[in-house]
Amino acid sequence: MLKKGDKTREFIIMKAAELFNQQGYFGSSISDIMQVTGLRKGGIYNHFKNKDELALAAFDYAVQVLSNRYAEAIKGKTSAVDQLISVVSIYEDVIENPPLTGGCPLLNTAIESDDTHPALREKAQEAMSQFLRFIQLIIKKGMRNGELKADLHPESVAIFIISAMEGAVMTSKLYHDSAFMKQALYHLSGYIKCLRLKVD
Amino acid sequence: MLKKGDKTREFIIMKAAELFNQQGYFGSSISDIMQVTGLRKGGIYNHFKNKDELALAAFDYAVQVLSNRYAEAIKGKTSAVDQLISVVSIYEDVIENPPLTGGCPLLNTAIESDDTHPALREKAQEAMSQFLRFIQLIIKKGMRNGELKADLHPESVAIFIISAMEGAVMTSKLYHDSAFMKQALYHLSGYIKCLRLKVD
DNA sequence: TTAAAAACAGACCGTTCGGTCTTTAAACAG
DNA sequence: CTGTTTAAAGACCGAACGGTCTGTTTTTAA
Repeated sequence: MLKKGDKTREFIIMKAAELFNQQGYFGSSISDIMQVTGLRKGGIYNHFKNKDELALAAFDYAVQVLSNRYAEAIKGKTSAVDQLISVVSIYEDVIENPPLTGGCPLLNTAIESDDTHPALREKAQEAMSQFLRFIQLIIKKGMRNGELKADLHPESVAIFIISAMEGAVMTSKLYHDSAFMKQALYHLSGYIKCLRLKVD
Repeated sequence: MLKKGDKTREFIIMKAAELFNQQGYFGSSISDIMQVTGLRKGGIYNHFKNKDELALAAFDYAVQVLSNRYAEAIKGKTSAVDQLISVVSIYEDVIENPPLTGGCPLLNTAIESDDTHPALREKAQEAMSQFLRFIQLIIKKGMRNGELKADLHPESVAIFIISAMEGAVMTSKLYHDSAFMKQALYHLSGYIKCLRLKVD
């Protein structure tokens, strides 16, 4: 059975992940984390040796949450086009109902860490590479079974799809309005459909 | 003639804009600003009543730098397609030669401020709206003179183009590698060419 | 040239930061 | 039930934070 301490640790990670995802690493203080967890300093530092260790664990958790959502999104869909559209549509209601409060942790962490926090940046890189491979696999599968054009460059298509999606998350969050995301998704879906060998 | 104080003020803004664009608002302390400007506390607070006022002024400056680059990018280009490609290509060498050190201030500020700094967020919104209108104008002009398809929705096309571009900046910055940007730009350029009424 | 004004330096302030440590309370294994 | 281990509280620390203020130097206009 799970010990109490382990549950507390997970609870802190969950709450911290949301906080970091909203306010960023430098924008979130230990006091803030104390507040959202309801714990005092001793309770937090009993589980993490410093703020960095908590931040890295929180990012790992956030990535895990997203991975699950991605896996779930393609479940049941057979065609590559449907799978790709399902994945990018995860953020369709990014304002009202995001996978994780605060938007996309990959986007947020990438922006904040790239010039300031090497350890966090490395983690963000790994997560992004994982995400890119995930999209590439769908594309390659679609190419093999004749659904998608044979002359596609899976890597660069994946980069484009993810870039467009993440950029749209940023725009929607800036205006606190999912309409931006939806309009971008409309065009992105159109682009994805154009990857097909033949239009139905 | 320009007074000395005004030149110093502009100098502080320039340096601070670069710093904020790299490390963010919360990631940059007054001490950091003292270091990059070579000024002491009194020298800085003589021109700005607090960190916020400096940050807002710095963002305005950053937006001005970008606006000039946008205006310059479309100069000489006549077709809408060429103009759009020129504008999105401003970040082609985002790692080696960015318009502003630290990447795109609109992207960076949007991400950092959306859940933390209302005043900055409002400024980012205005700048984004300005940028969106700029792209829309190019599209509308292209539609009017028959270059672009007549059934386009200029607003949502603009949103998509900017989203894809900004997302690509994020990805490239994350890996410190302009190759990501270039691959995304290749696809984005392809998309933009598809807005044409007839393919040459 | 000189007096007023502006620019800057640097000491100083209260607060908050991340982090430590000792003490107390709760959970767990025998 | 009990002894031991673990979890959490909370006082405490030095450093860094944003910001103020006074004194000194440099510009600037008369």
